Amino acid sequence: MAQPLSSTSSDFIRDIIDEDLRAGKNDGRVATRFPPEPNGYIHIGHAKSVCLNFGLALQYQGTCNLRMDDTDPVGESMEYVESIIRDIRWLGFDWQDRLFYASDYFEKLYQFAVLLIKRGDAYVCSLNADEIREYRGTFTQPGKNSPYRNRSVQDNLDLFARMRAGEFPDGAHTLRAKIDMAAPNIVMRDPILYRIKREPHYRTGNKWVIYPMYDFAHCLSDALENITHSICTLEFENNRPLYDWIVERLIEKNRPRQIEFARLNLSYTVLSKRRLIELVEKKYVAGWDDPRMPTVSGLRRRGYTPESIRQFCAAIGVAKNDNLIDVALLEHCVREDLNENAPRAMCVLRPLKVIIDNYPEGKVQQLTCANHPQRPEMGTRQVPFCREIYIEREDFMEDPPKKYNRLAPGREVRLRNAYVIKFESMVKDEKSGEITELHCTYAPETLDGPPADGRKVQGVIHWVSAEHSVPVEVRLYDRLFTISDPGAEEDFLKFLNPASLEILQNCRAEKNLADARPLTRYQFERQGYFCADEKDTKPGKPVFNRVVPLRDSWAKIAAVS
RNA sequence: UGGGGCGUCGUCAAGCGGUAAGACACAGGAUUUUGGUUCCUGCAUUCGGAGGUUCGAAUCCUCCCGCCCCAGCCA
Repeated sequence: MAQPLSSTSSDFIRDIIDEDLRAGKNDGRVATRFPPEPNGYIHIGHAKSVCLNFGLALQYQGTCNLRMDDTDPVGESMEYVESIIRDIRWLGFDWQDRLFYASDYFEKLYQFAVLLIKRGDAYVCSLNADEIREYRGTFTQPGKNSPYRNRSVQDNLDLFARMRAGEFPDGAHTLRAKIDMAAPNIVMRDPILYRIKREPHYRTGNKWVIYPMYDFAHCLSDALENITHSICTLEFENNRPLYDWIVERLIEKNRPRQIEFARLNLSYTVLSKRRLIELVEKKYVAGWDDPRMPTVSGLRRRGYTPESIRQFCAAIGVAKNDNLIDVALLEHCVREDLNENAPRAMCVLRPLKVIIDNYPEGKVQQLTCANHPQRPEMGTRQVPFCREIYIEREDFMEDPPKKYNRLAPGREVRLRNAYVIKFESMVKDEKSGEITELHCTYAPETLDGPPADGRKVQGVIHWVSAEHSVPVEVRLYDRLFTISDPGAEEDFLKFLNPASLEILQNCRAEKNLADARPLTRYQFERQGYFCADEKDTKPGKPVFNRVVPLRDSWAKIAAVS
């Protein structure tokens, strides 16, 4: 089932919006925005915000803008802008013609700053970075007024214009709001509004050498776009008084309102941009879209569906509690989607040859297999059966434990969609002792039913024809970290999971999979859900990524005994 | 330490003075040509703690405890 683009369940933000609507605020409009800084790829945490903001717009028949919050040229680039656009589209959301850039507001923001100066609410400060820090005071001690705090409006106007004109070196001056150096909230101690930074901007080039700070640019960008509810994460709660201070002075009506919610934390991974960049730059992963990454592009390449991510975001809810969501919930959401929608196929990951002695040599039978056991409308496919097949190595045990219901000496099993076979003998490599092939016999009457004498055959295993199957590469992914909360560790790289990727080169897939298109997903029966790799799948030569294994109650039983 | 925020099941999360939703996880059982799916069943006498108000408190009051955020010319 496709998941709705917005969740219908309520939360404290929807309660606030309902109240605002009831009170007749903003002419009944709801306008949100998703404001990423294009200095990295977006991840599942951003997806939570995307679903929230766009979901709200859909639910209240409002709008949600996409705005690049590009006020600090360091690290920002068009590559990131493009990835963000691609990822949000893929998630299923649409901002129509409302793609905006804070950098497009630079001139307007500059004029707002001039207005503030004229009113005596901002001044040019010539303290250097160290001095500013010293003057700021500490949590327990109030700050001191800058000696430049009382410059005349005229001087401030002149200096600010010259800052813009590039007359001063980086760091020589800043524009500061004149608020209160003794404010208990440090954010309000004459916050910096503009800094001089000679850094080419990926959009404005060398036009500007002064750039507005987040606190100044963000609230005004919201106002310029007529945003009604500016939703951000909890760490900005301290900044809300400043948001309001600026907006109250510069915006007359329909002032946007900031609301904060708790950012997502996911178990067994990291979500901070700094740490993700480190994983990429130090090559612990193959890139931003490595299937082990919690980035949207990584999840896409891994095989996650947009529906499953939306469903996940709806399931975790929105609140203000710090949280660490169990990655099992994310996995549950893809399984739910893929169980419903992914066609089934057979693929043997670690092949063991089986020769069916009583099956005629050279005979090939086309067996009809359902593409989905519960959805006949998904059709059937033909799978060839012959004398030599491959089964999974772990589906045979010479000396099986209790409750093992697969193949073993003296036992029989059902080949999925095919016959019941019985073990006859095995061949071992003399040197290594490794089992190289099995000999079995099949019961011809069991294609569509139980053995003639009605005896029960418990186990069912998957298989492929030795002759007709195709070789494929399969990549088995596991969690990137060995501990549930690596983000809490200073030295988080110590906890990287050395087994997060296992590459299997000799898998055998039914031939129908040979031409799998990139990003198509299947359930390999009895194994899990797999997705043809977006980049490495070539025509006739697919590479499959394991999205997530099937739930495995046998593994639990086997682990106990 | 000053300020801000948050504490309800292992993990999320409803609850807004009328007697603890739901989801994931976990544990049983049924059905099954995927040890999958599906279906039943169980899973907080209790809401960080202690007092108080009330016929009645997770919800109101008081005090205490714990965790998170803020001292970038990052966002």
